[in-house]
Amino acid sequence: MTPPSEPIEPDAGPGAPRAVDGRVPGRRGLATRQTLLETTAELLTSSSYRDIRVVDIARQAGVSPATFYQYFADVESAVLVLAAELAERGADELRALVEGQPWSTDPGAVAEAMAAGYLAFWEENSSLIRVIDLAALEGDLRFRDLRTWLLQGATEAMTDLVADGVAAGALRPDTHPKAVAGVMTSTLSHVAAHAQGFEAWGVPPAELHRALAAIVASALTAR
Amino acid sequence: MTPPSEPIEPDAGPGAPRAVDGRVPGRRGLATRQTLLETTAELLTSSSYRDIRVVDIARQAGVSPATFYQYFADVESAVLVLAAELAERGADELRALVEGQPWSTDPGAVAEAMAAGYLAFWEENSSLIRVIDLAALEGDLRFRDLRTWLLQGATEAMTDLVADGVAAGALRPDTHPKAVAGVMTSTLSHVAAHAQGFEAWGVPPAELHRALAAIVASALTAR
Amino acid sequence: MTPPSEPIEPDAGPGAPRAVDGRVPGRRGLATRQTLLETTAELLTSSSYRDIRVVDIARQAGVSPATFYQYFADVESAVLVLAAELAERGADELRALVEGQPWSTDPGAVAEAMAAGYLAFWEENSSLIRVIDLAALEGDLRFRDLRTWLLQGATEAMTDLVADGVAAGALRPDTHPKAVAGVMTSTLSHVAAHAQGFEAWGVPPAELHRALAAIVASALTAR
Amino acid sequence: MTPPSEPIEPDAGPGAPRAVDGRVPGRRGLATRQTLLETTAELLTSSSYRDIRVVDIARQAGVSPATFYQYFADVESAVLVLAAELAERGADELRALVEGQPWSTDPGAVAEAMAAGYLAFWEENSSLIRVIDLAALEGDLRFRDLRTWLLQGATEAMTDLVADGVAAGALRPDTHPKAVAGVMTSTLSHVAAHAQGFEAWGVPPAELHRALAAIVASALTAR
DNA sequence: GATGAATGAGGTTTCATTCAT
DNA sequence: TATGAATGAAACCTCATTCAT
Repeated sequence: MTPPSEPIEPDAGPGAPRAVDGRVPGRRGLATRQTLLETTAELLTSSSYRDIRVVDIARQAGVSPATFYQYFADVESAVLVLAAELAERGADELRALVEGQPWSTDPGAVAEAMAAGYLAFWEENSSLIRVIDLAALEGDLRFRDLRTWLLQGATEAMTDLVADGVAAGALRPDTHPKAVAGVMTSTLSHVAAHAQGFEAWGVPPAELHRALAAIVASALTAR
Repeated sequence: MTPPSEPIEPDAGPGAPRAVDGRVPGRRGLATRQTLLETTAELLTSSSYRDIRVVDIARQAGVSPATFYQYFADVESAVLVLAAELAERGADELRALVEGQPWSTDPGAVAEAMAAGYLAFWEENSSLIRVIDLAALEGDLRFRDLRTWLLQGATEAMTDLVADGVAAGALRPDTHPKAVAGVMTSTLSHVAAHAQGFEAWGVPPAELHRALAAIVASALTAR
Repeated sequence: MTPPSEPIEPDAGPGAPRAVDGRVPGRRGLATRQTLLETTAELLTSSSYRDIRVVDIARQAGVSPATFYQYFADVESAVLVLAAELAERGADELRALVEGQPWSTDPGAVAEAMAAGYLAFWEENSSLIRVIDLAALEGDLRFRDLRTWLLQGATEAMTDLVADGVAAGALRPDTHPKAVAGVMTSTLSHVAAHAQGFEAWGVPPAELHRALAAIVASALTAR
Repeated sequence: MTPPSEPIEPDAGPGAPRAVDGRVPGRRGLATRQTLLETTAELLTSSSYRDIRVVDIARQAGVSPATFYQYFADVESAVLVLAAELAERGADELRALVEGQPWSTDPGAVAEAMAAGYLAFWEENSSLIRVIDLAALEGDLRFRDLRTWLLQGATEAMTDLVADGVAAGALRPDTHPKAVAGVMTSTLSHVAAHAQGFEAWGVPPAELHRALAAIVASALTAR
């Protein structure tokens, strides 16, 4: 008999996926779990988050609803896993758009690359980001944390950049680096989320990139 | 933009509120309808939009669920009415923060008043604005239209302002007025929606106002 | 509009049946409720309590499961109503078998009538009593209370009777009236519940009555 | 009465425990089976019989639900094994409280020891006895048989005792020995099952013992 | 011997919605 | 006008149960 208490396999890290009953899934189970995650991601691109039912995911994945419950407690749990994966990937990617860039050499080009990077990241992950935004706005703390995680790296890098600018005298001495960086993060994420709206309203992507880059460069580094 | 189809008018004109069966409600009916709207607005401040059921509104309003259906086809319809009222009020209020202001005389003060006005308007109407944002993000066209209506006036005024700045040589000639105005609208609305987040992150309201005003003034009027 | 708070009709007593949403049902609703109660009682005679599903009751009563939930939160609630009705009726009926009887004149006849009365009451209400016993044994406090209510009147009357016997010297002075009365209640209710078992085991009803009466008479009044 | 079909014997005779597929388990299998039985017994002390699921037993025992099915067809089967073990032990123990006792020498002391023995046996095995009672009351024939088996020895001994008393003239000639013995078994088992209720109602254990002993002595041996 | 994995089956429960009164 | 009453429709979620490994 296996020891009854603490059914944690010694060779599976504490962060390893768990079935809902606490067991560590084997290869086949992991594959099923992965399929369910991918199916959930697919459905997010076509339906509103709140409209996705366990039944939908299961049907689309070709498994029984009961199987879904072997791996996730509910739809939200599955989405949280996807969101956490995105936050992990995205946090680094977005920070790299700010940190270690030649801001002093060519701020315009860096800002433009940065704007383009933001827009691209949003476009590639729009459905999941939309869900994170929605849930965070509705007050869900776990999604709010993920959203923070996603944006924090870049925002901090911008804060440092602004602080440097202030120290160098390029920005007004009463500038509040965190405030400016936070506003720029707001700007970038909101514009990125509504890029299509801009186009519909008559602003071509290129112009949007340029305007955004100009505003960012001015706010972060100024003259 | 055309105002949506259900503005509130005191007389029983063609745009007056209708019961679902097409009849024009009398005084008592209008009172009930108004109670339902107010109850809906109340519930929006305490629950997530998607979690509000017809049953909830009816119970809270002290009427039967069947009564609700005399005036609205579903929860969304009632919320749309509230949102339309807000958009009507808000569009003017927000435009007035931009249009007719002494930008040329004291851009800094005007920008600061404008930022403060945005933040105040969001704070006063946060629950309804949040719903409009959510539904718009989820792709609901009617809410997207209302959101546009709400923001359009101010955005157009900003567009004009930027165009003037370009014409006057205060802004670079390759500036795209619509793009800049749109980005600023994004900035203002997103920052306003997340003002509490800024405070939690360590940016006091006064600093936020100042940073926002500086960025806005710079983008719209520049040097 | 009706006043929203406290939707209690002034003319309905606080003990009146309520729909689950708090409203006081009208004539039609009361009839449905009654049908559901009767159907529940019927099912109790043919199935084990724990096996009765809401669906069963609804189907048998010819209504939708949703209708059941208009009147009862769950099966247990309906059974509790039936059990309370029985306890109310039964408590008086059982007490009357003890109280005000000519114990001093003809204890044998009274005891026999009492035994017969108990057995008859149990036989007439066996299914419901069985449920009360089961639930009480399983620790459900509400059913335990109802069981107490059902038996308390008769037990107290027996306690008084024994106390009188002690005072009159007919019973040993160290007799504990409550203990004796309690044991007799146990005896009567258990024998009554298993009367059929006795018959199957070869004890004819008449003999059972006689033996029970003799034991009861002896314990309560003795020589 | 015939002992039920699954007594525990140390050798692998025809009555030895079988796995569901018919194989005779080896040492390891027997250990698992025993663990499952013990876990089931434990759960019976904390949950209602009907609420115990295969999943619960398996999880608590630290095995997979599938393993449970290697040894038992369902929860009821496992409980039946436990109940049979108890009936086997208890039948002898209870009979020994009646049979071979010095009833003629000191009926009072014997009756008191007997009452105490009953109460003790019930207290030690309350959870399992409760299950047997419940299932028997609900009409399950196998549990009813086990209950009979448990009580039969003592009841028959009491029947003989009463018959002796009648023959010796100590009891009225129209006494029906089986009826009296059956009623006494009812009394003892019901009082034992509700001993705590007596205490809660204000009857101390000592008084309960005494009253019970007096009634038993009187009914079985009389003057 | 043990179990990871999957699922069929079914009751529960909640709502939106309707309609006769 | 308002609503009591009823219900169709679904999603939820849990289990017992099986089977290949």
